[in-house]
Amino acid sequence: MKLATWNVNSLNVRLPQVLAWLEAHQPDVLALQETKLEDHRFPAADFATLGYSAAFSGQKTYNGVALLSRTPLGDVQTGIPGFEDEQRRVLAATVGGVRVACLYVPNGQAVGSDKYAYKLEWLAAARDWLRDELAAHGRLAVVGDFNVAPEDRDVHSPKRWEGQVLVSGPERDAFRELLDLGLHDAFRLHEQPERVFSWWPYGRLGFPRNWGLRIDHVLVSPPLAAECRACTVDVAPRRHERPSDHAPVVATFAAPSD
DNA sequence: ATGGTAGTGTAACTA
Repeated sequence: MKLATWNVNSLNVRLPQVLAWLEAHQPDVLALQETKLEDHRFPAADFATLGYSAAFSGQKTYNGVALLSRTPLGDVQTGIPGFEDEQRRVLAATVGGVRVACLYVPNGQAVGSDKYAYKLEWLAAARDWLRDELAAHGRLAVVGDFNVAPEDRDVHSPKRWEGQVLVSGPERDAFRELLDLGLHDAFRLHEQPERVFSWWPYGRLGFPRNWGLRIDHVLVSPPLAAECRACTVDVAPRRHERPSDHAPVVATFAAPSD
């Protein structure tokens, strides 16, 4: 199984890139964030042409998540149960015996802001929900844009970023609490080069200098961790004209019998 | 030089 996640920062703009990437890489599942499309505008027919089914939960201008799959998506769920939120940030579905949760964690804007408080509340609610998901589904993958760089090695310049939103202590603690549920960061299951990131600011000071953060993640339950063979960031789409500011993260898993 | 770039949508917000 090949599972990927990509914050596309407007599916309307990025659709040709996403279609090309799907054709080239043929993942079993691709999770998208920041589609910024209302559901009636979701380009399901374009994905169907490539053999992908889609589930989606979107809104105008902001947020929006989707799951694309080569096999049917079952038990589709939107939002965190019991957590009232108008922002479309969560979508979960079952694919081939694997429960996949697609998250677009709030950015948080700035430490101490209202949006930062919302981010921490949101992460606490997600943690409580995912504890239940983990109990209900042995094979669980939680993927998406977490808007948290878990450790200093996930930050191009830890000193410059120290205490800032995306790397602050409380955000890292919240991310750690997800791992403490029994989830594994698929990227860290494997030996990795230094300075691998998944997001870079737009502009000359961003990608060209690799001034990035690793904030997009694939978290997996123990059975999937045992089957995980690789987890990489595909930086190629970040070089395109009109790129998303994020690159796809791709995890591959051996079949359970292998 | 005294701030940058992108998307939405056409002012101002979010990232």
